[in-house]
Formats: sequence, C-alpha cells, structure tokens
Amino acid sequence: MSIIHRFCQLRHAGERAMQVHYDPQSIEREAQGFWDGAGSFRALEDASRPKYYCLSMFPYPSGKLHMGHVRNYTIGDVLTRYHRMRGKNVLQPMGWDAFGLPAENAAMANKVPPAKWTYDNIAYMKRQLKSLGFALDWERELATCRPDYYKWNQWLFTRLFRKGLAYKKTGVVNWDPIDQTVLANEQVIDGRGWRTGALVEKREIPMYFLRITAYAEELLAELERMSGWPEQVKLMQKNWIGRSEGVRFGFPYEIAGERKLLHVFTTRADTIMGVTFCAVAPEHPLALHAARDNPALAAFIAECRAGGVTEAEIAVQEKKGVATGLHVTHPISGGRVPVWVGNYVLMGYGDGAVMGVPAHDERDYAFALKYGLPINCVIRHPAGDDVPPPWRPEYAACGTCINSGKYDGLEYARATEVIAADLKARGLGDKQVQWRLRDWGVSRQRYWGTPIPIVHCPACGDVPVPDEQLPVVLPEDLVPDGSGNPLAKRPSFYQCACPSCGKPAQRETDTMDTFVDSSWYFARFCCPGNDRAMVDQRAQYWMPVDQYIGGIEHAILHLLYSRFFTRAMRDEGLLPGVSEPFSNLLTQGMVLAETYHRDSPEGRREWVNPAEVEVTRDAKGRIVAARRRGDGADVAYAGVGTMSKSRNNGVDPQALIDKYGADTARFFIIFASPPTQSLEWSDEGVEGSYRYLKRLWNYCVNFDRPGPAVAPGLRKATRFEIHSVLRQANYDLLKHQFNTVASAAMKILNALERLSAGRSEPVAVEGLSILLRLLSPITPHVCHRLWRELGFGSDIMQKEWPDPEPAALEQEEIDYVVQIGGKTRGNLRAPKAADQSALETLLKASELAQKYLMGKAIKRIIVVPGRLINVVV
RNA sequence: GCCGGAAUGGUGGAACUGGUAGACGCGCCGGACUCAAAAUCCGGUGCCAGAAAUGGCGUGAGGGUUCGAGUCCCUCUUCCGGCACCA
Repeated sequence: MSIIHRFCQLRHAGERAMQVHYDPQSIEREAQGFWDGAGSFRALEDASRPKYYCLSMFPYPSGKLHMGHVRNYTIGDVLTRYHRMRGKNVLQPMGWDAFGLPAENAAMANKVPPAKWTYDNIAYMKRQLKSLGFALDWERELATCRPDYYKWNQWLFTRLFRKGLAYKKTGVVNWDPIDQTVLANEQVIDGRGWRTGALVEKREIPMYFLRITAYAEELLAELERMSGWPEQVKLMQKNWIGRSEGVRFGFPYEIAGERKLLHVFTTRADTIMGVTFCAVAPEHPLALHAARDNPALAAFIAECRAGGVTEAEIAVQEKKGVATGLHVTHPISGGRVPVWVGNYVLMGYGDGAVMGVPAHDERDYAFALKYGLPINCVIRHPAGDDVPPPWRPEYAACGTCINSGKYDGLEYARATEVIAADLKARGLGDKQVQWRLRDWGVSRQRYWGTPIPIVHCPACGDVPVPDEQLPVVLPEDLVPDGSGNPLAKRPSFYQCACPSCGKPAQRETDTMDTFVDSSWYFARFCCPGNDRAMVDQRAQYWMPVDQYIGGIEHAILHLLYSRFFTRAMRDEGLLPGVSEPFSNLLTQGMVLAETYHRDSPEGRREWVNPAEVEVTRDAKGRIVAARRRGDGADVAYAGVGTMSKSRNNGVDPQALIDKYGADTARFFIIFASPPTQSLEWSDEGVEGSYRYLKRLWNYCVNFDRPGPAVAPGLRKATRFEIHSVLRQANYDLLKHQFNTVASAAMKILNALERLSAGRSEPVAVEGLSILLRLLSPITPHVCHRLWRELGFGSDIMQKEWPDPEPAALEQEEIDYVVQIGGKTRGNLRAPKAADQSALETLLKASELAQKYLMGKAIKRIIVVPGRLINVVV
C-alpha cells in the first residue's frame, strides 16, 4: 500500500486547517482556476500515446443551457475524466451548431439580427459550460455561423457538385400562400401556417440535393460491423435505408400516338397476374396529363396539394383516389388496366406509381373495396384460395401462384424469377434493388445558414463559385420579417459576375440545411485554425471519434448524414481510411419533470412550474394534494413529461448551480438514472445528492480525529466490501452504467463511516483514496480539493484509476442460497471450494433440511457453483 | 399509419450470462440533539394476514418454456423517440 506512505509524507508537508463547512462555490472556483492555470484539458497530438476522442453533440445556442445539455455534457465529461485517469490522451472539444431557424424567429420577435442574438447566446452559454467544470479543450471551439467554418461547407459542396454528388432537381415544400414563404414542418400546425393560419399547400420548387443514395449500399453494409453502436439505432438506420429487392417494369400505354411506359416497382412480382389497377401520385405526369380535360380529377389533385408534406401526415390521412380514365396494358396478359390517382402514392419514392393487387396487399384491398375495383386472388395462402372480407394478414403471405396461367404452381422465389425473365424478354423491365433512402435535399429558402456557392448565369447555367472567391459571406446585419428570404431582397448579395464568362449573373440565395454543418464538425475539431484546408493530417490522429454522446432523437438523420459526409470526405482524399465517424455511440435519454396545471373556470389551462409547487403527502408518502406556493392555489398533478416550454416544467440548471454548485448538479444527473434511460427530475433527489457531498466533506474534515480501535474482522470485511464495490463499479463504468458508480461511491462512504476510523486506520486511508478517485469524474471539484487537503497529492487527475486487489476479494466461505420445492428457504454457509456432493452432505445435515425436507423425497439437487443449491422434491 | 424503445414498492432506480426481487437514494414513520426550528445523526419501511413465529401474494395485462423467469418465447395495453425543412 505505497499510497499510504506517500499520503503521510505529503500530509506532514502541507498541514493546514480544513474549512469546516462544504462550500461548493469557493471549491469549484478554485478547482477551475487550477485546471485553467495548468492547461489541464489542452489536447495535443502525441503518436506515442493511445488517443481517446470523446465528443458530445454540440449545442444549438438557443439562449441558455437546458437540463438535456447538462446531462449530455456530464456523461461525456465522466467518460473523458475516466479515460484520462486510465492513461489515454483525451480530446474533448466544444462548439456551436449556430445556424438555424430559432435565430430567425427570435429576430422577428425582437428585431435583432440573428447574428447578434446567436453570438450573445454563445457568450452566455459558454460561461455556463465553464461553471460546470467540464474538461473541455476550449482552444478548439468553433461556431458554424463563422465564415472560417462554413467556407468549408461551400468548398466541399463545389467539389461534390463537380462530381455529380450534388445536383439540382425539384422537391416538395410547405408553402404559406399568405406570407408567400416556405415553412418548416414544425411551422405547420394542424395543416396551417403558424403565423398566418392559412391552409398550407405543397409546392414543387428547384433545389439542390446531395446524392446520399450513391452510398446507400455501403452505409447499410457497414452497419453490421459497427459493434460500438446500439442495436436499436443500427436497426432504425437499416429500416430507414430500406433496401428491397424486387422488379421494376413498365405498363405500356399510348398517348397522342406515342408509345410510353408507366413504370412501377414491386417486391411481389409473383402477384402480377392479380393486378386490377395502377395508382399514381397526384404529382405524376400521367395524372397531370389526364387532369387537363378532367375537372373532377383536377379538383382531386388540387385537394391533394393541400396539407403538409410529412410522411406521418400522409400516412394517417384517409386513402382516397380518382380514376384518370386512362388505361395501360398489362405487360403479361395484355389486358386493360385502369389508372387511378391515389393520395397515398408518394412521388418521391420509386417512380411515383404502384401496381394495385387488392387480393394480396392490405392497402390495395381497402382501396379496391372502397372504389369497387375487382379483387383477383392469385396466390394460395395459408387461409385458402379466396380472399373474403374482412382483410386478414394471411392474404399477404407468400405462397403458390394460382389463376396465373403459365405461372400456376410456382412459389414466390421461382415465380419472381420467371416473371422478371419474361418482362426482360419483352423489354419491359428487370429485377432491381430499390432503396427507401432518398437523396438529401439541402436547399433552404432561409437567411441564417450557409449560402449555397452557386452562380446562375444566363449563358453558362449553374456555375460553382471558384475556390479563390470562397467563402460566399453571409451578411450579418439582416433581420428576416417572415415573408421569404431577406437575401433575395438584397441586390448587393445576389448581383454578381459569372465566374465563368464574367457577364452579369445572379447568386443563389438559398442556404444549406443546418445538418450540413453538423455532418463534419467532429473532423474540424481535430484541425483548429487551419485556414488553408478543411481538415489536415491532425484528423488522422484523432479520427474517428472514440465515443459520441447525444440524444436518441438523432438516431437517424444527423448520424446518417454524418456517416455519409465522412465517406464523401474520405473519397475527396480528406479523411483517408476513415469511413465511420463514430466508433462508439451512446444515446442518452430525455430529461423529464413533473407537470402541474390549474384550470380556470373559463376552461383555460395554466401550467405551473414544479419549482413553485408544494405537495402534501399521506402517511405512506403518496402525493395527496399540491398547491402553488405564491397564492396557495390548488394545482393538479398531471404526471411527468419531457421538459418543455409548453408545459412550463423546465428546471433551470443555472438556479441549481447557483444554489448547490456544479458537483451536486452533476452527481444528481448521473445518479438519477442510467444514461440511456429517461431521467426524471426531482428536487428531493438533488437535496439528497447535496447531502451526500456534505457527508463526504464532513467525513474528510474529521479524518484526523483519533477513532476507536478497529476489530480485525471488521477491518477485513470492510476491505472486502470496498474492493467488491470497486470491482462492480469498474464493470459498470465499462457498461456506461454510471448511476450505479455513483451508488458505489455512496456505499464506500457508508462502509467507511461504519468503520468509525480515520487516518490511523490503513483500510480507511486506502478506502478514501479509492472513493475520491472513483467519484472524481462525476464530482471533479470536490474530489480535487479533498485529494489535496488530505495530502494524497496535488492533482487527482494525474493519479491512476483504482483497480481492486485480488487478495482483498478472497473468501474462504460463502453463503449459498437454498431453494426447496421451488421456494427460497434460506442460506447455507459453506466452503467456497465445496463440490456438489460435499454441499449435499452439508445441506442434509443443516437446520434447513430439518425444517423443510422432513418426510419429503428428494428427486434431484441442482447446484450452481458459488451461488445456489436447489432441491427438487 | 410505419420504424425503434420503455413499463419493477409511495418514488428514482438495482438485480452478473435464467439463480435470495427491491442494492443505493428520495419520501414517509419513530427516536436523539435543540427553548424551538433548521441542519445533522440513529432505527424502521414491498403488499396482505398475524401479538409474534410465520404464511400468502408480488416486477404493466394474459398465456408459455424451465428445477428456477424482472430476465427467454407468444399475444395485448399504455407511454416515449423518429418519420427526411426543429435541432
């Protein structure tokens, strides 16, 4: 126990009286000053040491930190500090996801430019992050709204554009007809514009897309090898990418004497003989053609244009259709097939048209019943050869073809092969792989984002801005007014010369989706200050991120876009050999709080912040009443929900830090639930965390006081307990189950207090040194201070992480659990090394046997070594 | 609607790879200290019955597998996340 020697020496060198009361404010100020002065968190590339790049998702600078941020960064900080003490060269950076819609909304509300609002928020939130004591390397800070960052968005975009990985086509947006502006999905509430209340329409406009589908196969295949990601996230991404194998083919038709094909994709080509109609999207060219002399159809298409663009909205709307009056030819039978327009057919998926096989597809079945279309059963399914209503899932099962002419008797796989071959022979189609994943539309008709670096020239077309003219700088003095993009109203921005021919041209005024910014910031953190390249060789050292931490709500979009961008950058030669940005992913749960409301006699509901509510409990601790502290008004408890403005149940981290200090906030957040689960806020729980840190402080204050002599048995038992708890805590750390690590710290303090001994007892000295180190990633300030006060050393972070000592864990005897007849009946103390027959003998001689086995025949005895004896009677 | 999760005492959660359900906290009850309060400390606390010993029940609901199920399988309910322009 060399630590005790050093401990005693240091202690004598720096003796001074310890502050009696736990004062988090002064402790935290001093510890943060120490780290700043020592440059403790500056990360330097060092090829001789194993690196650990720990990254929490950077925040949107919305104004002030919310509890979700505190949780996210505390989790990251625990990992960072743990791995430092395990000897890794750790990088933990921080930056700002600084472009986005809220800045424009705030600008409209306050008439302040988004730039000023954003920079002010960044300054405030940075102070808050610092007060929480996170081990961040602030020299790598970045903000995506700075030209030195978004320049590289533009630079990469021009590369992708020249490669064809960025291209232009039309896309569908929400259109507010009153404000004459494009709305984000969240700005559409019940189908109406949030500011105008006007019914929102779909509108097709030209936009730029990034060809993420070019990487679909790779993005899907690599998922299988990503062992550091949660299965549920990988599964969601797999389903999102949505690879399906099927047949794409055309139904021939003639229009104005011209022979054309109506293309569809199906995974059930075996049902082709059951096709009784085709359905096309309302935006499909065939629908638009037919609507020209069909007012009813035109009205239906107009009706489909109303409403939002989200998949959820489209999925829940009533499935409706109208016949176009047009027919196409069945590619095998040659029969006439009517073409309908269906509001459930998506133009963005496949060819915007589907074949209708009512007998074997639930949606087609409902559609056919509704509009009286024929239903022809062509598959023998588990429930028979017929498909009487109501719909049963068996109808969609794969089976043998019937009523299908030459295909009769073929089963699914064979039928698909033969039919695909026949279609191919006729030049109408072939087998094809289809993806659910769509290309990424990055154009936004908004001001506060990265300008898309394209110039529209009447002579040369769309010309990418040359490197020497980058960045295209976003003016920071504009204030949007809700009626479209202010950039489009500022000639000094959009008027320019064509980079190609020099003639007058117009600059693109759309900006990029903010997901572009967040798709590569992790690589930029590796290369701060480089104004000549997007990333440099320093990224080779740090990338990929070893541990990424963020909300589960990003499971698909942000993470998939980042995986795509990393590959695009790899193929651009920027990140050689790096395909996956994040080796390990931890998805944290939401932060919840209690909700209370008060309903006025007029029926208005007012949400009351939990901080203002006082509850009354019954003898068992159940909440029986709640009232508002201010006016004593009765309020109703409405369960827990995610912290939100609308339910007024947010808890301000700043108030918490001011009252209890950062360590208490960090401890509670870690202790209250495991990182991946939702966390329920509790003021009492925070009090409990504060109480624990005070207890720890008091124990250390009294550490020098002489205590009673410790009995050898208690000494051994305490040491066993502390090392057992440590072993479990180290295991839990690897699982990222930090709440039980906090519990472990509590258990160790409990054991030390039971020991009633201080400095004179080696087990107490050893136990305390383990406790402070185990706790230091969670509550770094108080552990830093106590480590120094007690003379363990000058910097706890420089000390190695504790591991249990095998000798301390040795036991000669253990308590076996005894089950008799399926019930747990007690314990049997037995030598650890006892074998089955020895245990049986011991058991039969025990009191338990006397009590529970008298007169019973033993059928079998099952022994789980080191754990349990189960007697089957 | 589709995809992915979750559900354990009054409460947050714990329980190894199928092996004593409720660790560690919070709350509540009782006690110590105090003129009193706060703070702190000590003890108790799954539910039901019982004076107790003890017995029965118990991990969202219902079935199943197993010597043994919170854990594995099937069906269902409720809640949460995502659904491509919130970030």
